[in-house]
This record gives sequence, C-alpha cells and structure tokens, in this order.
Amino acid sequence: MREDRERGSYSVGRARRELILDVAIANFAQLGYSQTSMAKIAQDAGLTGPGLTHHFPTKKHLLVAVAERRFTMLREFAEQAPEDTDGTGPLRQMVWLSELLHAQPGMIELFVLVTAEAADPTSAAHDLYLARYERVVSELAAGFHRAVEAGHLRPDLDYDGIARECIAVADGLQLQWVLTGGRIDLIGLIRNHLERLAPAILVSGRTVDLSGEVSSARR
Amino acid sequence: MREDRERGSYSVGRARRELILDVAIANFAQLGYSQTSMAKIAQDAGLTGPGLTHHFPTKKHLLVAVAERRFTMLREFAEQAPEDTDGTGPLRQMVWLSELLHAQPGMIELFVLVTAEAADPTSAAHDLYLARYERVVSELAAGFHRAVEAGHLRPDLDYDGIARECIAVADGLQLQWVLTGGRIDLIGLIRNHLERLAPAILVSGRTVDLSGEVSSARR
DNA sequence: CGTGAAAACCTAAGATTTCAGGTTTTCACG
DNA sequence: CGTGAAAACCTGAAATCTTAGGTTTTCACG
Repeated sequence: MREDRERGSYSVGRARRELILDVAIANFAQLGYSQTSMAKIAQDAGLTGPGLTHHFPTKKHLLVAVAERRFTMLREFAEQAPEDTDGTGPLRQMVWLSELLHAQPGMIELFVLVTAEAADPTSAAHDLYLARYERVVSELAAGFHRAVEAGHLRPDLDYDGIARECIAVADGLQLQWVLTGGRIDLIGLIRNHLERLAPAILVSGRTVDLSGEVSSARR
Repeated sequence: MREDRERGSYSVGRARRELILDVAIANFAQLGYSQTSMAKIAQDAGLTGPGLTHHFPTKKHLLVAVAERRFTMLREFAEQAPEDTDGTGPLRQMVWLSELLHAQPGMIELFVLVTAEAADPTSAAHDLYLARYERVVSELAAGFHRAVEAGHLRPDLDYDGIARECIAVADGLQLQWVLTGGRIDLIGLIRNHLERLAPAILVSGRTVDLSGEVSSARR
C-alpha cells in the first residue's frame, strides 16, 4: 500500500561522501593512488574499511569519483573561458584549458589512472567516461561548425575528426608531460599544433593569433 | 667463451620466465589484467604464487614485462618498415606502424595500463618507460632532421616538438580507439593529421602522398 | 510524534597480493 | 666428478581489498 518512495540518500550520507572525497583527494595527492590504503581513507573519514565500501564499493570506484569531481571543477572553470567573439574560439579555448591543467599538477596523473581504468570495457567507469569523452568531442566539433557558419572556417572538412585530433594532442602531450616530470613545454607544443592546424582549416585570407586577440586579414 | 648465458640466472629459470610470460599474455588477453590472478598464472606455469613472485616481484612487474615483450615485437616489425627513400619516410612510417597496432587489438589496452603505471614516478617502470619514450621521440626527430638535410623539410622548425606531437596524436587517438571500442577510424585520423602537418613542414613546392609513393612537385 | 523501509555503518570472514623466512636445484669451477 | 654459492622454489603469514550478513540511524509519511 505504501508508495515506492525513492529516496536516493540521506543527508548524513551525502555529507560523508563529500568528506570521503576530500580525504581521498588529499591522500592521493600526498601518497599517490596505489600507496594509499582504503583503511587509511576510511579512518581519516571517521569510519571503518567496509563502512567506506558502502559508499564506494571498490577502490577504483573511489578513484573514478575523485576524478569526476575534478572533472566537474574543470568544466566550471571552462565555462568562464574567454568569450568566443568570432567563431575561432575553440582553438583559443583549448590553449586556455591546457594552461589551467598545467596549473594543477597531480590532476593529470589522476586522469591517466582513470583513463587506464576506463579502457577496460567491463569497468563501471567505461560507459561514464566514454560518454564524457564523446561529449567533449561533439562540443568542440560544434564550436568548429559555428565557426564554419560564421564564415571563418572551410566548410568541406571533417571537424569531428579534427576535434578528436585536438583532444588526442592534448591527451598525448599531457602524458609525455607526466612521464618527463613536466620537462616539456606542454602549452607551447599544444599552441604549435593549433597554429599549424589553423591555416589548414581557416578560409583563405584569415589568420588567428592564439596568444592574444583574433584578427582578420589585413587589407 | 661460453654461450649467450645471462649472468645471474640458470637456464631453468630463463625457460620458466618465458613460459610465465606466455601464460600471462594468454590470460591477460582472455580475462583482462585485473581479472587475472597471480595464482592462476602461477598454476598455469606450474608453480606456486610466491614461486612466481621470485621471478616477478609484483603483478605490476609482470605487466611491465609483458608490455616489454610486446614492445620488442613491435620494434622488430618496425625495422622491416618500407625503406625511407627520400627523407619523408618518418611520416609514412607512422602510418605503417599505426596499421600494425590496429591489427593487434588488446595490445593497445595493455599499453594504456603500463602507461598509467609508468606515470607514477616512484614506479620501477617509470625510468624504463621514460627512456623508451624519449628514444622514440629522438629517433623520429632524427628522421625529420635527415629529411631536412636532404632538402625535403624546412630547416627552421622545432622537429623535436613536432615528433612529440606526432606521437601524442598516435597515443591520444589510440586511447579514443580503445574507449570507443574501435569505432573511430584510427588510421584515417592519423593520416589526416600528417597530411595537414606535411604542408607546414615541407619546403615549398614539395608534396607527400601518405597512401602511396612520394612525389616531387610537378614542374 | 511514531513507524518502517531504506540508508548508513559495523563485525567477521573470504580472496588476493606480497613478504619473510627456509629448502631444494642448478651449474661454474677446482 | 664433487662442491658450494647463487638461483629456483616452497610453506606460512602479514597486509590489503572485497564480500556477506546483521545492526543502528535517518527521515518521509501517516
């Protein structure tokens, strides 16, 4: 007779999960993922090991949740990005985002780990991560298409593929950045890629300055 | 002098390690890395769990060793690549290698895992993997420099950075290829990147056909 | 306010990786 | 051939992640 009320969680639990994520982020940052034990996180969050697994069934789930939160932060930052005044914004926005990532070391290492986790198709993170990835690709591609309609970019190109290439460059260089301990010029290399990409996709006569303002061809 | 006997190991041990790697590769391919237990591998290789750890101290060490073997195979294949007749070979060779990777699914997933492992600076795999990475970068860059001296490529560019970009594209797209379950045209996208890259680095008047033979500008 | 179903959390225990010894096997050298 | 030092391998157990099940707490609803 009782209606199936669907209560997802209690406020106590929600608060606890937030606390757990805080604690986990701190521990991962200090000791690294594999060196941090579930028991330690649980203790710091004021509960037992299995108590922790009630909220995050496995250590990998916790890792993904931490990355989720980071990713959300990143998105919120991204929405404050400089406005796209002329349709060539996607390129400059990428530079802007890479600078943001660069300012938060440890974050990249985290993403490398979840990426490896998500690469397993049976993983719980796989679907979520894939969806997120495809969304970024399509949003970037949509930005390119707007630029096409604004007359800035050539209309005869595969912008979905180009978006994938841009993201691949960012990911791949971030990896090298982690491996080399930050010894490569991540932002500079991303910028170089985009500066080589630009003439190939811009309609003839237009240029884009990725380090500052956008300009049309002088006349 | 005695034969090719490594110091610090007996023939029994060497044979056993080879067997372990065979067994591990088979198991990883079938069940995935995390779903495969050390005990299972040990049993298949005819010894106990701790017996296995004598040869490979941790599961990650085993993972890295498996990747090592794969990597060596890849290199041997790469050395059979089509000859670089005119200095623009590095680009075509990249396409060739990507096709090879494409033909061996499961391999990419393996590399994603070791990459994540190597991203940890305290990992035993880190130094080894970094060295290998830098070597690939410098070899690719060396190929570009030869092409410069042959008069095919412009001399005023940062070919070390360009090499890193090429490798980043390959890595990043491979990642997307794994995530999407092979639903993207990996080889096509790599080819597109190189075809856009080519006009930016070739001396004016030259072209390169990445799907076939190289040609000079018509005159 | 009670009430009860779901969430939150715990104790106990299974499973797996890894370590700490000791024992057996290999094989270069006298 | 022995022989002994190092490698190969094992038994036992610690540390950790995870599951199974039961107990307490929350809180929408009558």
